[in-house]
Amino acid sequence: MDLRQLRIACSSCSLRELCLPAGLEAREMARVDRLVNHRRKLRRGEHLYRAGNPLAVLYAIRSGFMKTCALHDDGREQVAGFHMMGDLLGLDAISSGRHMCDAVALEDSEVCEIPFAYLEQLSRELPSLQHQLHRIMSREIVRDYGVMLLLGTMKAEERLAAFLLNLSQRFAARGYSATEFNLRMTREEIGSYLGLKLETISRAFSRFQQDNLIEVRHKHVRIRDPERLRLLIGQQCP
Amino acid sequence: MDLRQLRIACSSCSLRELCLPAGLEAREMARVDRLVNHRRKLRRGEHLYRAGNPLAVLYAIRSGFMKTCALHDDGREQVAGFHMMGDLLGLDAISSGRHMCDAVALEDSEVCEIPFAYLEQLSRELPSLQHQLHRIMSREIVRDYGVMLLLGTMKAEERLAAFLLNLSQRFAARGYSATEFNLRMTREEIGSYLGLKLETISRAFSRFQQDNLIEVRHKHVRIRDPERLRLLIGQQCP
DNA sequence: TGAATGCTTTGATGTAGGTCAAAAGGGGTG
DNA sequence: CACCCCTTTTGACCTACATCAAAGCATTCA
Repeated sequence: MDLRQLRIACSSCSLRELCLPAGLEAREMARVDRLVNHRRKLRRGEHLYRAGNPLAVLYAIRSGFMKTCALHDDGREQVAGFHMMGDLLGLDAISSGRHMCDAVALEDSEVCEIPFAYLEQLSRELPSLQHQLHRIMSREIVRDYGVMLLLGTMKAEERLAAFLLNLSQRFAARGYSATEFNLRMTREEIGSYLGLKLETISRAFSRFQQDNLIEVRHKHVRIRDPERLRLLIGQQCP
Repeated sequence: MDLRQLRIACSSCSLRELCLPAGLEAREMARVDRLVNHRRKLRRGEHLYRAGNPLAVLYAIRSGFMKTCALHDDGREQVAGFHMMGDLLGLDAISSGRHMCDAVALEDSEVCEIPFAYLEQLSRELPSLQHQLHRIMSREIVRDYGVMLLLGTMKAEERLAAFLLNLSQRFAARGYSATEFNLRMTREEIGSYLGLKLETISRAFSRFQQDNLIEVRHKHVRIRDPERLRLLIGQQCP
């Protein structure tokens, strides 16, 4: 095993418990190592894939931060999700063999390429890999239901609160601070994700700051009162 | 093979090309037949499962019409989807082993039960079954992106137009009329799905009727001008 | 270092859709 | 068959968020 191989082994990756091989045993992990042969670096703003591109590989985010955008024929688009280390991208392409959304790096990022055909083959041999893949796809479906709930039933400030708490929780799961982080996306991208305009996002941020729920300064956010933020979500009006 | 077995064989089911075994060869289909041992009948209003129920089986809708509802802790809920013959339900439960939404029959319905553990096992042996399962899960993810786009970027009438065209297209795919059908859900349920109030749905229906796009009488809908309906969706305002 | 550019904030005003209310159908049930 | 209840329609009014506009900051690049 040469150095290059070693460098991209899942078994020695710090994200292995968050990512595709979560829960695999050493012997299984060794086989998954061979699944991932390539990494790809992306500069901020660069597309990982675009709607229409044929599916060849899935991508596991190794570092950085990305967004996926759903698009309508008429040019409208909406941020469908923000993705960070350990997240698996490209699942939308399995149904038709072509990507159905765009994926864009919001900061310099690195992804591991997972050949999909090989993943299917290997997951036939490794039940726990198979199950993990199913869990990841199912988790994405559940996440989507959450976004629908947010877009369909919540008011502006509830949406932003939910968004911040979700980010916070995901950073925490990756060993970063749950209360202090930098936003990688613009107000406009947050707005797109939450079904709101950037001005509304900005105003909601200002209001949260006034109420001492958070401190925001440009991209930097500190959550001062996660409990009240959480409470705010339950407050569907009268 | 006794009569009971025969009765629920996928291989002789008229929905087989829409459902889980789509695209399988005869030999593979025979094995899938053994996957499905039970059917379950539901009366209108009855729950197929509720959030929190443990995952044991997935459900393929054999006949009837169902809704799934995503729910938030605070009691808010939203219709996450409407489902008809050939659709596979329960995928949300794979990630955690428990259902994350409710599924309710909107009319008397029948579903086939597919033991999930056995499905995973069999799909390890039948690559095309495995791939079809992946495609179905991916299709659900893509569908969800479409709903997000709808909820995040469209106006009321665009949403309703998109909803009607989607129903129309799905009925057509099942051999029913694309232009004339009965709605199985209430205005309130349509509203919930589309992130709108029932009054808004009602007004939009009236407006479409005035404009000769459709005829509506209670639950019965006839689409008179699908083309203009389609055009209406592209019309994001100035 | 300074100019250019792209974000963000904040204010003033407009409007799509929500809310409240009432009446009219329809369908199921005894 | 008649009653009741649930759904739907329609009108009048209200509000949360969008839109328009302008100024203030950062970051980048020359």
